[in-house]
Amino acid sequence: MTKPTPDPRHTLTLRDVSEASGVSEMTVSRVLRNRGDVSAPTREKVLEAARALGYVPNKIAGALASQRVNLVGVVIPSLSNMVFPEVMTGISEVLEGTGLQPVVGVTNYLSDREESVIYEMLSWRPSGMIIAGLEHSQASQAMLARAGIPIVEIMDIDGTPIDHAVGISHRRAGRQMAEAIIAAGYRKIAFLGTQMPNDFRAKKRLEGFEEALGKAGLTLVDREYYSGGSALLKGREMTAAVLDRTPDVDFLYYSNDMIGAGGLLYCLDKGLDVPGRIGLAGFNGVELLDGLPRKLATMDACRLEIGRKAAEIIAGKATPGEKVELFPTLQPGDTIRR
Amino acid sequence: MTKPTPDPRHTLTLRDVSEASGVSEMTVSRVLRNRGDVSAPTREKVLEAARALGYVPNKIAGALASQRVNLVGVVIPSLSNMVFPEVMTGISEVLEGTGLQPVVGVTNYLSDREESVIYEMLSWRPSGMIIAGLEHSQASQAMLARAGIPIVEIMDIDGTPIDHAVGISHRRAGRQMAEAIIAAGYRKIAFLGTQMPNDFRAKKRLEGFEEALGKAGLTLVDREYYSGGSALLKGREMTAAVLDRTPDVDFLYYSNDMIGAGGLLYCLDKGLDVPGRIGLAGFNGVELLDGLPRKLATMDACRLEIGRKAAEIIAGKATPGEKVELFPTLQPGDTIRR
DNA sequence: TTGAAAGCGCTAACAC
DNA sequence: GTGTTAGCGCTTTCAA
Repeated sequence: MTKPTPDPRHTLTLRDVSEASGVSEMTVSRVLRNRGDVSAPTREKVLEAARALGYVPNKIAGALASQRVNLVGVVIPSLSNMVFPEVMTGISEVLEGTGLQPVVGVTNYLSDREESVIYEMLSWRPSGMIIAGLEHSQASQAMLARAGIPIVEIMDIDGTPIDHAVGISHRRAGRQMAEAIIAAGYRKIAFLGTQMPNDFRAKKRLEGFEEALGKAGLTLVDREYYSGGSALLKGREMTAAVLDRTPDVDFLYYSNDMIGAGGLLYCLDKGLDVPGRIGLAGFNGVELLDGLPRKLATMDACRLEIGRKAAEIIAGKATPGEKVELFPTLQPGDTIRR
Repeated sequence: MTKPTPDPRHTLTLRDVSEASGVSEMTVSRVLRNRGDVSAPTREKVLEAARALGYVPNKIAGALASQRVNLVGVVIPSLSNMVFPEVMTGISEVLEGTGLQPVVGVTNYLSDREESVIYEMLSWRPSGMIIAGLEHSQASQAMLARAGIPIVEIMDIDGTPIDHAVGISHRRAGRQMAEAIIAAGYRKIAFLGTQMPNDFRAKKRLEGFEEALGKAGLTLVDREYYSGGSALLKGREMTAAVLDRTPDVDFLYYSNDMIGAGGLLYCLDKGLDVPGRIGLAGFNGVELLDGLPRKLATMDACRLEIGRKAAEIIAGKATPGEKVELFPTLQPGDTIRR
């Protein structure tokens, strides 16, 4: 029983490439990173050897030695609604050419989870962090502040950022929508939203909304919350509940477009005159709405642009002030009287 | 001009905690990882010092020293359709308790991008990789095969996996749907799908579908492809085009539920008798369908379960054969005659 | 243009 | 229970 040749699945190191090519580890390293001057023949030899062996560099060792990690942590509450994937698209677009790579962590709107995701990410010493929202536990804030890397809090600017913030004012967005609704002559307005104690942005929109109602001497005539399940279906159910409980309601303000779309489908099913008898509006400006029988009023949350701007800050392509405010546009669609 | 105290933002190391607590680095390390026996008082001292300083361990160094990385690479084509977020949910669920963390990479259905995402991920020496699909470039396959870690290819089992595969047979799914449609009496059947040369699974479904049609002596009476844009809207447009071009078509088979939903809304708008005059079916079983005025026929792609099983294999909680086949169920909904 | 030495911050393995 | 030593696989720095 002879000892077989060493395990061919042994993970390759620079040394293996060095031996195979007859070039020092240092020079191999230089070739693989396109650094410094290496003669063309040497370069060829190295590349050839690396390819033949199937060498994949060990970034862990590289990062430790160089104190440089080409990772950007992105911490978001959820991937399953349509908003964050689009933010991610903007981030990826900009990071594409920079050699930086986004790494996503999902918190499910849980502060505890956010804290551990941040901790976990920081322990990989990323080059920057992009985090949804301005509300974080004290521990989270402290960690981020101490990290010594650019931190960009996205989506929201109603508050004080740790480092940078890129987003919209949700309070103002709520106010604007309320003003448009009131201007269109609606008076008996209900709110339908998610039961998410930690969705601070939805909360701020509602605050702004109610504030504007108050200025016009109005208050919400009804409100309905849900959690979990198919948003479209929930939108239907909630709408049914509100119409049942408050038959004279004349406007339904939804905290997001998906439940709004469900509500719209329900109203159309019931043969209600939209937007004459009843108006509807959502929030986010999701592309789904384009395929609906009628276009739901909404407000674009500037998701793509937020992702882009945040990534630019991390990549050092922008030297912004502390806050970058974007301004969503109201899209009246077909569900608000003109 | 005196030199100020050393930068307080200097990144903390074990040594700092060691000095602050008067305990050796090694013991500090043990406490922070809950390894080995450490006396309660020592443990307290260390924890206290770490907390006070705001120490975040450096996983790069840890990983290099221990040759252990608690990361699982997940490579998927897209985040913006509803299917992969749900797979991710399944993965996260299972990985939760294991100390393993998923890291997501998106390929946009591009083989080149897939290759570089895989390379990038492998260079971090993850504990395992989960990858959508069975079709990869030769270079990708070689890298994965050499990596010496568990590789799980998900979604599809029609082919030969590198290591493990968890998924459904899309060919069979297509066949099954065709059989159900034919059994319901439809004969003039059209296909509407995405123009994605690299969506091999959609391609396989269509192959299975056409094969079953062929067995019944039928062929597709029309086909329509799209790319980009709002799927719901595209579904409408494509449906309009097909109905216009082939007025006597009596069934529309969509490559995914979103365009199917758009088509359904279009048919209902036009007052077509669904499923009498015309039937429709999609694929995926997305939860969105529950909110539609009529429920679209579809087939559940077992997304959550695929994610779970794949993660279990990586986490060593399952000792599966090479392939784990799941069986999607046909959900006839309200758009196929009974 | 190339190579040698030192060390990044941590942990395995072993001593005490 | 706790400490010491020796690296992990690279890159930085400096010498040749």
